[in-house]
Order: sequence, then structure tokens, then C-alpha cells
Amino acid sequence: MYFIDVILPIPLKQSFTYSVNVHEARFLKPGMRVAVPFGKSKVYTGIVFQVHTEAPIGYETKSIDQILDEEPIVNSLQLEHWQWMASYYMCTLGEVVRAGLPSAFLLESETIIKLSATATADEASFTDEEFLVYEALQHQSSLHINDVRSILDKRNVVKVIQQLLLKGIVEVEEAVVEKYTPRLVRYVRLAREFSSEANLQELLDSLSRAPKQKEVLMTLFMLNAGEKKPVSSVLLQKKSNSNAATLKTLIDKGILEEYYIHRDRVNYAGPEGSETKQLNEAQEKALSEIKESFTQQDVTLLHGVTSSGKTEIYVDLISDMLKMGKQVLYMLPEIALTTQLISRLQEYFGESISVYHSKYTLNERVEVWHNVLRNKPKAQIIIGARSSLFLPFSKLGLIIVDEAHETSFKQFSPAPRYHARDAAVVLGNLHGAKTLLGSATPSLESYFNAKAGKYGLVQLTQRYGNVLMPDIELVDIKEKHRKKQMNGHFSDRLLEEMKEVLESGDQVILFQNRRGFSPFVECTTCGTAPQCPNCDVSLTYHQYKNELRCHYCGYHMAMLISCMACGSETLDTKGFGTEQIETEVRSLFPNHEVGRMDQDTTRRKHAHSKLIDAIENREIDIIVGTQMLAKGLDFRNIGLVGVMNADNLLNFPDFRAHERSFQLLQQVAGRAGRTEKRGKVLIQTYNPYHTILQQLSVNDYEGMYKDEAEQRYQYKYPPYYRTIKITLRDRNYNKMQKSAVWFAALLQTKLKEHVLGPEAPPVGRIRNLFITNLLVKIPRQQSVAKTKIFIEKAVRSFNSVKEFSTVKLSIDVDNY
DNA sequence: AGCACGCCGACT
DNA sequence: GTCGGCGTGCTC
Repeated sequence: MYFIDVILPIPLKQSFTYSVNVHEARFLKPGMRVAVPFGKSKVYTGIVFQVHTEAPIGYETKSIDQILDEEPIVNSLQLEHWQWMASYYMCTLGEVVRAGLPSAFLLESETIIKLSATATADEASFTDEEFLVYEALQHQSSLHINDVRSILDKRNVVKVIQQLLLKGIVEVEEAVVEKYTPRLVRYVRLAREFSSEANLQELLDSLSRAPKQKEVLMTLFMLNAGEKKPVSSVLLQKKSNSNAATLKTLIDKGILEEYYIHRDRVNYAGPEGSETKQLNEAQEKALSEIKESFTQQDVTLLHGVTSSGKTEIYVDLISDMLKMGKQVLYMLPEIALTTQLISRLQEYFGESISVYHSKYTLNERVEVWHNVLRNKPKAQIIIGARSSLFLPFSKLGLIIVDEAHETSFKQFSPAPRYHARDAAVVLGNLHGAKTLLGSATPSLESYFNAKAGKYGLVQLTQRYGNVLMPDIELVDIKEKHRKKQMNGHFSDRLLEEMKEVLESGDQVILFQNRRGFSPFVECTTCGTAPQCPNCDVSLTYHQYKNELRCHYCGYHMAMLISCMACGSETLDTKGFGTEQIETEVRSLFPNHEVGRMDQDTTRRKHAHSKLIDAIENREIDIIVGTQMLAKGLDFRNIGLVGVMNADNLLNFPDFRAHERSFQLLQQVAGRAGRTEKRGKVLIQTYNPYHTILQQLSVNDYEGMYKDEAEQRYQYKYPPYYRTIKITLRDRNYNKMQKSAVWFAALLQTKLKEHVLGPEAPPVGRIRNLFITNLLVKIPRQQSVAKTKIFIEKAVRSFNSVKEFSTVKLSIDVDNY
């Protein structure tokens, strides 16, 4: 007897054992996919974890339905990495698999019903609902569960289907559908029988009265003569000025043959092999320091100010790796994955690059996966967001984590709640590869690790081409308000500078941080703001659709005409987001083009790049935007950056608010003055004497680091203490509260004062679930691994309490 | 997590 | 009297 342990993409700790026959056992290898029956009626796709002969005790194994791969699609290094991830981030392997595999690899089980072949319908015996389904099947050969749901207009349709099954009217078919369909390109060639000279001549003669067809053939010969490349039907049509009909006639006559070749969707046909830019002295020095550091350390932090030319250094390191035949992973925060950077790298490496992130379609992602798996030439360098760390690399030599301080490298939900920067370091170790963390404003943790000697540290303090650091000016808007020198949200200083820059023909960026300060609607009579019915938040106002929307659950409604509480029509939109700034700018500068860049305006797939193009082509003079503006964009003619209000950033209730503000503001500032002129940055604030703003204005990262580190030490926060956040959610507030208190008490038996909470989060209810948090702090000298084992044990106890069975518990390791 | 099974309130 | 609510237990 042979068995396989299968990882299913579900949040259950165990792996599942199925029986296989001897042939299957010989064929199957870890990393292949199998379709297996699960529970009463489901079919899941799982990954084979191991093949063995030990019969499990306590239950009967089921046998597998189907083997889905010829070769493993997941290699052993990945499995090892994924196991680390599951254990470190306290989640299941199944959850890691679900996050790691393109969803097209995880086939879905879909219940499909069909009219039974032997059906002898006794329509009189039908209930109304049964009749509706029966009737629908007269028009459609098969129905999906969801179709039945919409036909009957209710969720629970299984009973109806069961009745129909019982009566022998319908049959149920459990079908596993392969979602991935490779894109095929049609090519044509001359049929073999005409390959001889004589036959060909005869053929051409026979076509003397079909000039169009002859023309097509002549074009085909011409194309073939040039290069020995296959000729696609599209190309042939175009070159010969013919149409699909002519081509079809030739194929039907048997003169041409059509054939299909699978073509990768993701391909680039740009110029290739540009010479590496000559590095300047500072870059050369940094490069050799990095190389030196890599002889001692596996991880090196490159701290280089904005536009110091980090990318050129990366390019150098990457070419070294390619020469050694190693793969390179270049990770970026999703938001920075702009065409700008990608095309820049393509100039150097051309076709060796593949891109991988969530905006790509399922098919594209499957293709990149296969290319990496087979170590294809075009998959030597992968540029991707955090999920690219799951790709089937076999000989990774270097991982670059660019903008390594970005918090979007951390996944917060669903599980696995991993930090891609940290997971990359582990992945690097597994491959014996080096990891380079690049940042203009390193996170405190990384800088701390570098200072402590855990990582190498290389600094680059000069901007490329001796461009000066921007001149940062703080504007006290408290005073400006007092002196009545404000025009809406604009101080006189900001307006002055804007005018000057616009007159000189340069562009202006206005930065408005929206976070925690979205526009909402308030009744000026009674002060009521419309609330989301499912979450504890005010609905936010979206001007472009004139509707109210909840950011947490997606609930939306048309904008109200009168107040729901008092009925008066004195509704006012409060708070200012980018929309309002945009409106104000338009009326202040009616002769200039204004563009807005935020989630609303860039939601559609190409909206983002269109906007960037418009800015680069200087079709837009003033750009109003959110954080999006700060990341990975490289504009040439920004004379001024205005920060509308720095305070809502600084006052954010999080222990990293100061660090984040510094990082964000410095990045925004870095957008200014990338050419010969020195850029100007104006920061409007109610509190110009704030230490962070002062440090920012003189570009004092080191000072900021010292102050912040001191604070973290004082208040027992990372990097000095590690933290694990535990979240409890339930529909019932009291149950949620009670369970949290119970669980906190259990944790405290061992972890004592290092268990904080329960504490309600800023938004205490989302999607009708009440939420509370516990925080476990782990001092340096305490074992993180042991603490996790203890927490896991506590979770098991928690789950065995019946009263708490509906409470949802989730764990976030390193929740920062 | 899904999903089925099973036991109590609000309607035809 | 049924439909459908959601508590409970299970998945190889």
C-alpha cells in the first residue's frame, strides 16, 4: 500500500493522507498537484508533500481523483521555505500554499447539474422551485450552483437540487476545471507536398487566375527567405495585403497548412543590451563596499539618499549574477512597480526580465511561474512584488529588496501574515544567495540590525550628478490662520512658490495624505455623520460618483439630500482629501492643467501609467496626490513639492508614526529638483517645532534614528522587543470581550506583564464583527520560538472552550 | 475555512 | 405545521 501526504489550501494544521496505487506512487513526486475528494462533496487541489508506505491509524484513507502535473511545479527549496514561513508566522502550510501559488493552479471544484438522460418528468409532482430549475434546464444544458441560486433568488438551493436528484430529474457532475488556457498563435507554412521545385512551379501556374492567392504565396516565400522564423497568419495577411478569407481558401485547398504555437503573453521587444552607465565615484565606492560586505555577510543594507543612483549599482550586481548563471529576484513594493523602473531595467537586461505581481492576469502569472520553474532565459531576473518570493527559483544568487522600508512588504491579512523583507532573507539563506536591502530611509529595524553588525551597511550620501538635496521650508499654518493668510488649505507662502515655479515652466506636486482623514459628511444642524451599518466608521464621500462609501466593507449608498437623524438639509462635506485640494487648485490656477493621483483615479489598469505619461509629457502642471506620488516615480521637472498638512501624519496613533512620517516626507521631498536646479519643498504644519520636522528639514536621518531608537527602548517596542498581535472577532460583543479577557489571562500565566490588552482597535467593528486585540511583547533575552509554542498551546486550549467556538482568532507575528 | 447536520422562533 | 436562523462538529 502506498500513501501520499497532501497539503490542501485550507487553514487546517494537519496534512491529509490519501492512498495511491503503485504506479501513482512511482510517478508522484513532492511538489506535484493532485485533485482529491474532500468531505462529502468537495474536490480540492493539493500539493504532494511526501510519498510513503505508512498507513495512518484512526481513519480510512480515500484515494486520489487525479494527478494534475507531469513534473513537480513546486521544488524542494520552496517547500522548505514555505514550512519556515508557516512555522514562523504561525499559520498553516495550506495558507502559505494558497498565497504562494497562482490561483489558476488551484483548480476549483464546481458543482454542475444537468438534465438526467433518463429523465421522465412528471411535471405535476414538481414544486414551484423545482419547476423553475427544470424549466431553466430546458434552455441551458447545464447549470452551476450559482445559476440555481439566482434563478430561485435564494442562497440555500441544495435541498431543491437534492429533491430533483431524488426524483431522477437531474444529475450532478463534479467537474474540476483547468482555468489556465495557454494562448496560441496561428502560424502557416507551405504544405509539404509542394516542397519540391517541380510541384511548386505547377502550383504557381495553377494559381495564375487567382492573383490574390498567388500574392500571398509569394509573400510567404519572401518572408521565409529572409529569416528562418515561423510566419504567423497575422503577419502574412498584413504583409501580403490580403484578408482572412484568402488565407482560408489556401488552407482549405491544402496548399497552406496552419499550426499553432504556444506563445508567452509576457514578452518584451524593446532594445536590449545598453551599456551600463558609468558609475560615479561614490557609486563605485558603494559597489565595492557592497561586494566586500557580501564576503562577510549574507545581508547588506544599502542606505542611499533619494536619487543617489542605487539602481545603477543594482544593475552592476545583477550583471555579475547573470554572468555566474544565477537567478536574481528584484522585489519592490507593489505601488512602485511602475513601467518607468521596469523599462529602465529592460534597457540593460532586455529579455532576461520577467515581471510578477498581482495586477497581472492569472495566465500571465502561470507563464512566469513556468518560465522560472524551467529556468528559462527570460526568467533570469524577476521583478516583482512581495508574492514573487514564492516563485520556483532553483539557483537564486541575489535578492534585492528595494525601498526595503516600505510597510507594504508586510501582509496583514489574510494569513500568511509575512514580511517579504524578512522572508527574503530566509529564502536567500536557503539558496546560499545574498540579500541587498536598499532604502533612502531604512526602517528602524533594518538600521538597528546593520548597526548591531547583523547586516552589512553601506552608505551613499550624495545625489547623482551632484544634484543638491531639496531645500525644505516649514510653514506654520497655525500662525497663517491667525494672520488670515490662508486661502482655503493654501498658505500665502505656498501660493507664492507655486506661482513662481509655474511661471518658470516647471511642475508642482501637492501631497495630501488621506489616511485617517477622508472626506465625510456631517449635518451642521445636529452634527450627525452617516455611519456604515456594518462597521464602526463614518461613510466617506466620493465626489466623482456622488455617493457615500465604507472603506472597510464596500457598503455604499447615494449621497443623502437631507440628514437621516434630523431631516434638515444642512449637510456639509468635511475633511479634505485630494478631491477637495484638486477643486481648490483648479479655481486658484484656472490657467494650468491639474491632475490627481490617488486610488480613485488610478483604479483602472492603465490609468496609472497614462497619468504618469501625461506628467512626463508635461501635459499636467500641478499634480495633486497621495502617497502614491512618493513611490518609485522619477519626474524630471518638479520645481516644487507642497505638503498640505504634515500633522495628520505625525499624529497617527502608531508607535511608528514618527518614523513613517520622516520616511514618507523625505520621499515626497525627494521628488523635487532632480535636474540642475535645486528643488523646493514646502511643508505646511500646525507644529513647525516638531522634532521630526526639524530633523527632516536638515536631512538628519541619523538624529531621527537615535531619538526614535531611544523611544523604542523606553517603551519596549521593536526592534528591542518583538511583538505578536492576537486579534479576536465575533458577532457578539460580549462574547468577544469575554473570550479576550479569558485568553489574555491564560497568556499572562506565563508571559506576565508582557501581555497587553484586550484593547479595542480604532475601528471596533468591521463587517458586523466586533474586534479586540491583545499584544504579546517578547524581550530580547526571551526565546521567540518558545513563546510561539506556548501561544500555540494556549490557542488549542482556547479552541476547546465551547463557549468561544464562534470567536475568530488570528495571530500576526511581527505586526509592524 | 466551508459545509452538512440538527435544533428552536416567525410566517404561509 | 414548515422555512430558515446559526451553534456544533468534521474534513484524510
